[in-house]
Amino acid sequence: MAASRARSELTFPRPLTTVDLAIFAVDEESLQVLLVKRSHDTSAFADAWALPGGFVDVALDADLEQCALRKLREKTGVEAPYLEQVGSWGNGTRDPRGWSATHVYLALLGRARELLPGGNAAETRWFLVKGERVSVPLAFDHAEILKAAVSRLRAKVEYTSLPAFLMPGEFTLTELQHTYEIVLGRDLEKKAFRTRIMATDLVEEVPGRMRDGQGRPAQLYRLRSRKRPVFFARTFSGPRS
Amino acid sequence: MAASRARSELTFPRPLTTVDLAIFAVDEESLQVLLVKRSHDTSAFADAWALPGGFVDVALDADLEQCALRKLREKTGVEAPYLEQVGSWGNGTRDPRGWSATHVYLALLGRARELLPGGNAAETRWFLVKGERVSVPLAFDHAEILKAAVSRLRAKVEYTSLPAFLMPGEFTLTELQHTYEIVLGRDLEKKAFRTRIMATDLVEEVPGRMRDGQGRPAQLYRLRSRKRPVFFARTFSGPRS
DNA sequence: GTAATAGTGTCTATCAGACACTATGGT
DNA sequence: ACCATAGTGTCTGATAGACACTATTAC
Repeated sequence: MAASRARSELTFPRPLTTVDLAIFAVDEESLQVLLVKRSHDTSAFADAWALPGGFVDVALDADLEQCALRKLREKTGVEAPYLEQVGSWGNGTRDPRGWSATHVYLALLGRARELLPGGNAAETRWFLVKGERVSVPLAFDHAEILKAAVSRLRAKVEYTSLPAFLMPGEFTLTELQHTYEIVLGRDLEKKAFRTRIMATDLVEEVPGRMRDGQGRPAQLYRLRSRKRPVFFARTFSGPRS
Repeated sequence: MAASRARSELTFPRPLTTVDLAIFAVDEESLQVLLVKRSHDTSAFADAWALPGGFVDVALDADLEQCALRKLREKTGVEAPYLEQVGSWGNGTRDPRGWSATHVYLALLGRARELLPGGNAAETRWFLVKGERVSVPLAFDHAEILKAAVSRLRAKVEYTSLPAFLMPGEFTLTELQHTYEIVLGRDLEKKAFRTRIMATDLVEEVPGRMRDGQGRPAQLYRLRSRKRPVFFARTFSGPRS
């Protein structure tokens, strides 16, 4: 007992500790996730596509979230997106280098296109999310992790304003609805959607700013808060059968 | 670049890795959480109360959830309660022994009283949860972690059947409602509650089994599944103002 | 019978779905 | 004028809240 306690204090073998990110954005038509190609000269899953992430650096990272923000900055240059922890995955087999645990964060970006490459040498690319997967095999257990992150996002879209964090600075209500529809994978009814959004204080008009297009110009809105989502009392039930 | 990658592979300093549990039960009147008193001869928070948990043992634990189940078994003897990951907390200051990350699980037990001591030498006790805290100071950042676990539980109670996992094998609908009320901290309306529960397939009658009391005997029910909660389309809105 | 608790009938308020309608720009 | 898209009016249906009512036991 005392021996095992002494052993557990500091000499216990320590798992590898990493942080991984599921970074999402939308384009006109679909949900996308940012992946990086792993280096050619690594001992684990060389050349495979993976969620961006890596080891916690105990010298650099004050805490797990700071570590996630650092990795996000390195990959995208973005400073303060919506960031939420999804959970952690740890076992003895997910990494060939040893027992490892990863802390997974979900990030939502407002503009996919502008952010891309950054000076970082690693190959980085947006992949379309189909169902809960991408078209390439992923390193480690990242396919499972991506599936969980997409599920979390889809589940919360039903009763929160998460898709609002996928919008650029100014947007119309129709554009916001379209983003909801892309993430949910089904259509929503216009009037119900607008009533619901306007019943919260999620967005505010940008006075005088309109989006011109083929028809009547549309009022532009902006988010009141870039950090906290709004929760609805009901889910979107969707069109009736 | 190549140097830093080589360094990151296996020689990187590794954080301490632990799993902690917020184990909940209800008695007649209140929500309770199981705490353990830390050993007198440890270098971190000796003699303080803490959430049960400890280091991942890479030789014993196939994965994080197995580790949580092992610790739960050691503290309570319970094999298969409701178990859900709450998230992870990691930083350089939460443990005086070094940069550490803990993976936190929430467990719901059906019968508080029967389970208690077990052969384990460590002092173990149920504490009443008041608001989001207990009456004693907690080791590490466990006060913050407990707060998050209670918040998670309360939030999910609004739109899921989680409190059902706090019930014993057989129970009446009034008892289930009472458990909801204990966790939520407010009263619910009887008819609305029953309509809602019966609209799902959460519970089934135990044929012929009744609870006798001071008034009319009540039908006993049991859960259809001990693993998966049911999700409701709306939250409990509670009595109107 | 009364007290106590289980369980139901039914009205109302709220809000999402449906969908037709009006509003306002471009061409 | 006509098209396209923005945005609204309003009816219906589902369901939670309120609350009075009935049902079944012990005493």
